[in-house]
Amino acid sequence: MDVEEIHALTGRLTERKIKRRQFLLQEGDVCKYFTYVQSGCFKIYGVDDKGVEHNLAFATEDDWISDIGSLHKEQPSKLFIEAIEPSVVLQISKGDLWYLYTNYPKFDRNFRVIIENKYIELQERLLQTVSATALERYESFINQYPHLANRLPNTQIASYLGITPEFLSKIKNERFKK
Amino acid sequence: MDVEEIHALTGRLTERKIKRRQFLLQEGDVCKYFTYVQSGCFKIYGVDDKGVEHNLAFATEDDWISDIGSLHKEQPSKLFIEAIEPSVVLQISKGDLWYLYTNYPKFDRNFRVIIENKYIELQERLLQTVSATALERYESFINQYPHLANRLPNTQIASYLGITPEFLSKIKNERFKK
DNA sequence: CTTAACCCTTAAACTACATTAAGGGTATTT
DNA sequence: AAATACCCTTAATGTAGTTTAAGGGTTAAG
Repeated sequence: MDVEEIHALTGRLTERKIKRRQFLLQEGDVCKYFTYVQSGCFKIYGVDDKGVEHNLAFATEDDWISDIGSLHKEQPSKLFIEAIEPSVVLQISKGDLWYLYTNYPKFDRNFRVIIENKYIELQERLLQTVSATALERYESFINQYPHLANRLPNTQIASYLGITPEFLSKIKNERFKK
Repeated sequence: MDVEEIHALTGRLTERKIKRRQFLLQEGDVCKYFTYVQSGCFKIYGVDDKGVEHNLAFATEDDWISDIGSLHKEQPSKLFIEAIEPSVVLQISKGDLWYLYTNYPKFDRNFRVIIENKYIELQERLLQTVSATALERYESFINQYPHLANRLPNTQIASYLGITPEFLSKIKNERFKK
């Protein structure tokens, strides 16, 4: 991106400080922003009929997070985006994002690439989820997010892996013995 | 899209007839095309260490299919794309797609939207996979793809749902009794 | 016509993971 | 400083889904 585009972008980003456990998005709300995480950590998750949370993804420094479906179609979201740590974010509204898309073709390109990368990430995760055991999923979580393994509480990791904290505890124990 | 863009696109699409069980992509190959399905049906799947296939998605008439990650990064794919039925497709190469992106801004927009919709679909599927039982997943498969439920062999549906054909058979039986 | 290659179903034995319960540790709030 | 809310672990019991095996049906190939 050139100086001009960077200027156009930064002028439309709003900085917000977010406390631990504060929400960027709650189920039922329409997602209004595309959010850049400058510091801190967020989880995006759904809650099933039994009230259990299921983490779809985490976002830390220099990552983007949003419910793209809700933002795009202006429909109520089924997801929550919540800060796991005190965080600082930069947000751009849908309107401003559309303005950039229209007036600076490079943005279309750049945001298409961001979404493509998110898509690739999600596809690999889905493949893992359906084809690997809990232990294998835990191993590849550690490989993919080495910094997160120590930074997050195990309850959050278990929710991401699709298992209970109890079973994660057991897996870690058996893994350590070897 | 205007007449001009449609013309630019159609001139770069190549028609191919594909037999049942023929591959558009095999594991290890770099994905070269973005493929539009004009008629027929494809599955995109990965194979685990035990040789078991796991269907990530199906694509029928008027849908697009590709391994976007492999196409984009020019890396060997981990996936197979295989015809379940005799099919006719229109394919555009990466080079031509890039040409369209560069010279017709509307394509960037249109393909961003296609990918966004694929992303949304995938995210809902992941949420389902981690938070719903096999029966619930089967029910929503039927709601989402009513035409596919009768069109596909149960082995393929089971692979999509992440269960064995034996267990799918059991579920269907119990569901029918009620 | 015959054989082979799939495909569907049922049922018994098995396993990966969930549930429940309990005890102790460590932050965060009051 | 105390109280409360989280968080981690272990262990017994329970269950959703797998594995293995077997029989029969239907389609494709020699």
